[in-house]
Amino acid sequence: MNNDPRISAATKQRVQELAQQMNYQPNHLAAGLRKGKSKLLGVIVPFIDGRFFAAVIKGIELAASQAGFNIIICQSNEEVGHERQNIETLLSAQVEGVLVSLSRTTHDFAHFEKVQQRGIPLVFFDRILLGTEVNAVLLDDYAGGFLSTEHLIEQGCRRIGHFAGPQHLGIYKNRRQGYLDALQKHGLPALDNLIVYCNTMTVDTGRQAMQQLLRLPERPDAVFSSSDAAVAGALQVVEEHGLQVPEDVALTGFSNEMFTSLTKPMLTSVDQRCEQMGEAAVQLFLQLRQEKKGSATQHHVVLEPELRVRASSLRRG
Amino acid sequence: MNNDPRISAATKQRVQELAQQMNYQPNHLAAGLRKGKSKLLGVIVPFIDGRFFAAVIKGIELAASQAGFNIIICQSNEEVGHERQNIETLLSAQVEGVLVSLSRTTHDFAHFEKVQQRGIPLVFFDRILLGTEVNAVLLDDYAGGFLSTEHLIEQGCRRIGHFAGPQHLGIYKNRRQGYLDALQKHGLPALDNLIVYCNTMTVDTGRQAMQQLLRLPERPDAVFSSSDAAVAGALQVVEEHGLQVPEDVALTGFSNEMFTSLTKPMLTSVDQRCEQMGEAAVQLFLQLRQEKKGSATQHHVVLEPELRVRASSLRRG
DNA sequence: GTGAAAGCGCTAACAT
DNA sequence: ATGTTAGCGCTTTCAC
Repeated sequence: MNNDPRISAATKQRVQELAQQMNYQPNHLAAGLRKGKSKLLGVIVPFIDGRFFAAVIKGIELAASQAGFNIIICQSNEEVGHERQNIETLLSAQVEGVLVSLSRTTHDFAHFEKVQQRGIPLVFFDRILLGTEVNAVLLDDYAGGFLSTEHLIEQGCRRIGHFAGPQHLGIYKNRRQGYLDALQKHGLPALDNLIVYCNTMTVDTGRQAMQQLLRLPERPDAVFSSSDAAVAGALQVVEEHGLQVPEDVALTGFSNEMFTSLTKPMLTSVDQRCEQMGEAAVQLFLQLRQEKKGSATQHHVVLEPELRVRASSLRRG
Repeated sequence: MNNDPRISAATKQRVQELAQQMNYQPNHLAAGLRKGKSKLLGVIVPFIDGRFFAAVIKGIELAASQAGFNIIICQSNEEVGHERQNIETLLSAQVEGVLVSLSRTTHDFAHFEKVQQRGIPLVFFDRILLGTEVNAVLLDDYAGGFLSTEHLIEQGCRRIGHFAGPQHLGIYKNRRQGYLDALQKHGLPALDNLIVYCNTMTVDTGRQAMQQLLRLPERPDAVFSSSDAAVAGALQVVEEHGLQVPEDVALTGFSNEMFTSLTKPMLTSVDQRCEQMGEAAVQLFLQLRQEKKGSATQHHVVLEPELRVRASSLRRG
């Protein structure tokens, strides 16, 4: 009889002692079975290493444990198949909610409908399928792209290149759109050959992309990259060509990775507020759990990014 | 009746179909309750962001899911108090095993005895309390320190400094001992003022430590740092003093962080085989679960580190 | 105030 | 070859 206000303090005392003696340990699973609750929260990420998702998970774990939830983490390894299996795993673990960041290869929504059918709150974060109506916590990637590009324009850059990621993912599409709109706002032309589409955003693809841009008859005087790793590669290539950063080519990246302060010059980047994203996702889950009836409403939480200006883009001052 | 070999295929078929129709979902928790199993594996790490633990967890998740286990992750945030609470959480989640990397502030073993008393396999990884007999997966940090230092000696360095971490943690103590023994093997004196003890291993403490070493009447011609972040700070300071890396001061770090390939010059470092460590920890857990009776035996799995030589320590060739 | 009983969804052992 | 039953450890309800 758990903490019943009717019970006398004396009896409680006696029970407590006995329990201690017998080394008793409550079984939450059994409790959960009875109440139909598990206090388990499922999380699916494409991968867990890498700063972004690790930091988001840190935020999730923090907020979840405050609300008395434990988290179960699964990785999709960027494969839809895995993702589908993760869903099964989580459902049979009786999670009370699912937080997902989509794999790169996910193009349809079918496996998530099962979750919704069972009335389990489903919250997406960061990566979301375009054209679906879901509850989600997102970074305003558009603003990130816009801010970054406008900053470069303010620094006097006029031929600004862009490393774009896979366009079926909203995040990359929005970063690119922010870039385009900033150019337009300032009356600069958007030139197709200044945009390089990369499948993966690694140091190596950044190197290749930069080489491609430097081969142009008129080379760019700046690059806004959708990823920090790629811009780090670009930095290497620029210097290998005997050019200076930021004087000849100014650079900005995305994610505010730890290493952006370790390169020379340090890299300007967009901070994604990873931990807040994790916390916000949990908050949204808790909120959905309360409502539960009016599932018609669709919630979007949008976090504002912050431009961290460092030497790689600073031409004046 | 689950996959009973006695049942006819036809009936199975019929049941399957009906189940599908009713949208049936097995409840693992209930099954677990009955069988006294939860297929849950608890993991406690000091923190989850940062490459090392993220990568180990990746390894754990991989191996665990192959064995049909889900993992529950908790963070101690480097505080014993949290760690104690994490243990409670995991026990009441009915985990079948616990994998732990100790918090920096853990000095006693009491809260783990509870786990052992309940007969739940307990595996430590990377961070272990000195002087305790436990099952553990460890990196041979001693070998890492030795290899690193000997490499610097082979490069012609004679006054080799060391950034040492908190010595109550075996990992840092062993790295330092490897350093000392390598010096001795090659007939070099171990000078107290060349060892800087750092509480935390950050870029900033690395900067301070390097400043301290450069203030010495005879400055070192190399530094072996117990951390990559600290050696990145050291690199900055060396160059700020107008000295060259590796010509004037050669540098090596520890962890083989991603950014070691992004600095200029690139940083030599010791690879910790993070993912293997995670996998090995799960293997050890599975093994312990089989034995269960002869819990007297104590297992240690030791992984060998690998020196990744890069420009920051290469004086010849 | 306190104890007894029913049942959450499943599996194991037993009876048909 | 199939149906039935008794719990796993807890909470909730209801009777004492």
